[in-house]
Amino acid sequence: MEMDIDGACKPKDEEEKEKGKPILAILVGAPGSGKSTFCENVMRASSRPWVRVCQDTINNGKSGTKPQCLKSAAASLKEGKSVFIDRCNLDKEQRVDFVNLGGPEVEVHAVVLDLPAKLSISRIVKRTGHEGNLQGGKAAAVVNRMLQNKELPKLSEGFSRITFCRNETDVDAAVKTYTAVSPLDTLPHGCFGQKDPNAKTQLGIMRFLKRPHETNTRDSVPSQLTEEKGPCGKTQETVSSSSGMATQKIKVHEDMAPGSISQDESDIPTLAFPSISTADFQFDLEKASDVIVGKVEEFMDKLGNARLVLVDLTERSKILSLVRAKAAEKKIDSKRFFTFIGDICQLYTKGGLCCNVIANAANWRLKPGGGGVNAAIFNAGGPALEAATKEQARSLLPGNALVVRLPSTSPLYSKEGVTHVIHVLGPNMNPRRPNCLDNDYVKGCKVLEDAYSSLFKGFLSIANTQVKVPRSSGSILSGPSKLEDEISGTKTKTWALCLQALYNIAMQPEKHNKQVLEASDDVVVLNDIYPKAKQHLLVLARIKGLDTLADARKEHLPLLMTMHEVGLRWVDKFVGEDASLVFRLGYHSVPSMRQLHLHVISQDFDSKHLKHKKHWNSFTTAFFRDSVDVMEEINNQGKATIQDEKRLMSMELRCHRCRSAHPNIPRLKSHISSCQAPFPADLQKKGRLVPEQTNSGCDP
DNA sequence: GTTCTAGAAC
DNA sequence: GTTCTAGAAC
Repeated sequence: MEMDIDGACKPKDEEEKEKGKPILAILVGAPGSGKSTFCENVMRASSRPWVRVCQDTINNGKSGTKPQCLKSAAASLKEGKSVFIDRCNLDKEQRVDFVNLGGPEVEVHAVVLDLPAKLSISRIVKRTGHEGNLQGGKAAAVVNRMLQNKELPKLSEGFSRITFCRNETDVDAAVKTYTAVSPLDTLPHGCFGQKDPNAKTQLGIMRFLKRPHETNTRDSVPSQLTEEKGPCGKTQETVSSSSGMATQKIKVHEDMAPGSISQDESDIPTLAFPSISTADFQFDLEKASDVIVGKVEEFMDKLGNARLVLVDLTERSKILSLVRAKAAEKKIDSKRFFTFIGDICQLYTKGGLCCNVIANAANWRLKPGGGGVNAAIFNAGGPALEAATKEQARSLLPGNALVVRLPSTSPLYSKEGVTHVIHVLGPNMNPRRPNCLDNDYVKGCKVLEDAYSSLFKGFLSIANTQVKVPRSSGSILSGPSKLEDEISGTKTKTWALCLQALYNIAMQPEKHNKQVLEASDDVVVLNDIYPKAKQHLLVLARIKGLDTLADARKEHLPLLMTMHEVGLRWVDKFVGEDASLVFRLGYHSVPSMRQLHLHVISQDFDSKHLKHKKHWNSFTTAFFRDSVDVMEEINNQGKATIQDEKRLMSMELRCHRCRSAHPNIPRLKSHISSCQAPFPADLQKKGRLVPEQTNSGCDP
C-alpha cells in the first residue's frame, strides 16, 4: 500500500486543529522599544481578531499587575482571539506564566524588540503622557539597568516562534508578517531574525551558571522608578553616555539563598541526536522511526531528568514527523523526549536549546568529511574534536557508539556548551557505501537498535556523572581521590566556576566580603589571589556583558575612567606606604577570566606566584595594554587594540627595565631582583608608570 | 587562572 | 641527576 507517510501518521483532526489557532504573542523589549506601536500597527490592518493586553493600562487605563494581565489574556484566548502581551517581559521568569497560557490550542510566540538602547532611551526621554508614565531623565537610568539584565527568549522556554528585531527595518518586517497572518494561517516555527551579535562570547562557560544576580524585576516600571533614590540631577546626562548605572543602587534580594543556583534548563543533561542511518545510509524511515521510538521508550525510565532530542535540519523532515507521531501514540513524556528543527552544531546559539551532548552519525573510520551530519560536526568541533576522537579509537563497527569528551579548545564546547560528542555508526543500506546489508532489514533493525542502545547508554554514563552535586565540604578525611573526581565529573564544573569567579564577585561583592577591598556601584576592587608582584590589585567593572577588553566600546569610557581613577587612588595609598613602588595600570589583551578587570601591579614582580613565561610576558609585553592607552584608543577609534596572544606569550624573556634577555624564569627573576636600570622611554610617557619617573631622580 | 608531568635542556 | 618548560587537565 502506497501512502504518503506524513499523511498516514498524522491524525487528521490534529492537522485541522493546527489551522486557526489563536496566537499568543509575547512582546519582549525595554520601555521605549516600540512594543505598543508594534501592536497598534498590526491590529490596525490585521484580519485576525487581536487583543492587546497592556500592563500599563489594564487597570482602567492605569497601570495594573501581572495577574490582571494573565487573567485578561486567558479570557481573550478562550474566546479564540489572538493576544499581544504588551509589557517588558525581559527575562524568562517574567515570561513563563504567559508562556504557560499556551497549549495545544494556542501558538505561543515571542517578538523581541531588541533595538539599540540609545533609541529606547531617547524615545522615553522625549515621551510625554505615555501610559506607563515612564518619562524624563530618570527613565534612562531605569532602561539602562533593565537592558543590562535582559535575557533573550529561547525556543526551549516554550515558544514555537521567536522573531528578533534588531532595527527599525526588522520591526517593519515583523509588523508585516503579523499583519498578514489570517485567522486560518499559522506562521513558520523557529527563530527568525538575528540574535544580538554581541550577546555573549563565552556561552560554554556561562551555561554552567545562571546569572547569580537576578533582580526580581517588578512588574510595573513606575513603581520601580519611585524606588530609585539615586541622585536625579545626574541622570539627565546619562542618556548619551550610558553611564546611568553610576547612579543605580544595586539591590540584592534577600530571598535568593546564598549560592543558590536555580535549576535552569542549561543544567539538564540533554542529548541531541540525528536520525541514524536514514540519510546517506538509506535506511527505511518507517522502520527507523519505530526503532527510535522503541529505544527511547526503553530508556525513558533510566533517564532521570535528562532529555533526548531528535534533531533534523528541515521542517519538512519525514523522520521527525514520524517519530513525533509515534512518540505521541506511546505517550512518551514530551518534556524529556522531543524533536527539534535546527543545525545540530548550532543548537544553542541559533536555536536556544542547551545540549551538553550531541551524537554524530559517524563513518566507520571516524574521519571528518563525507558530507551530512558527520562533516558538519567535525567541522564545528575543529581539530580538537578530531584529535580527541583519534585518541580513543580509529574505527567503529556498525551498532556501536564512542563517547568523546570535547576539549575546551573546541568551538563546539566554547560556543555551544557541548561537553561530549558521541559517534554512532548505524547499519548501511546504501550499496555505494561500505558494509551494505543489502536490504536485510532483520539484521538492519537489530544493528540500528544496537546503535541507539550504545548511544543512549553512552549518554547516560555522562549524564549520571554530571548531575551529581559536588560533594559537601569536609566529608571525607582522606580527601577526594582523583578517581572520584573524574567519576563525579565535578571538576569540569569547578573549572567553569573558576572562570566565572570575577564575574560573580562583580555582581555580588557583598557575598565575597573577604576578598573585596572596596565596592561601589561601578567597580569592585580586590587583591589578585595569585599576585605577581608585591602589590597586585584587580579593579572589576560591575557591568554585565563587558567580559573582556575586546567588548569595551565608547559607551564604556566613563566606566574605564572610573576604574583608572580608583586604581590610581590605591596606587597613592601603596606608594605612601612604600615609596620604592612603581605601578602600571592595564588590561590583558586576552584575559583568561571573564569580566573586564584592570590590573594595578607594582613593577617589582617580586612574587612566588610568578612562575611561567606566560606570567611574565602577560605583564611586560605589548599584551599588557596600559589603561591610559586603552582609554585613548577607545576614545579615538571606538575600541581598543587587541594584541596577538600567541606571539607575545612565546617571546623571549626580557627584563622590563634594561631589556636584557634571560634563558629561563629563575634566571630572569634573579636578574630583576637587582636590576635598577631606568624604565624604557616609552613607559615613561603619558603616565603609563605611576608615580611618573623623573630622569633626574629628584622629585618636584 | 593553577597544577601536574613528560621530556627537553642542561 | 636536576632544572625547567610546554602542554594537558582541571
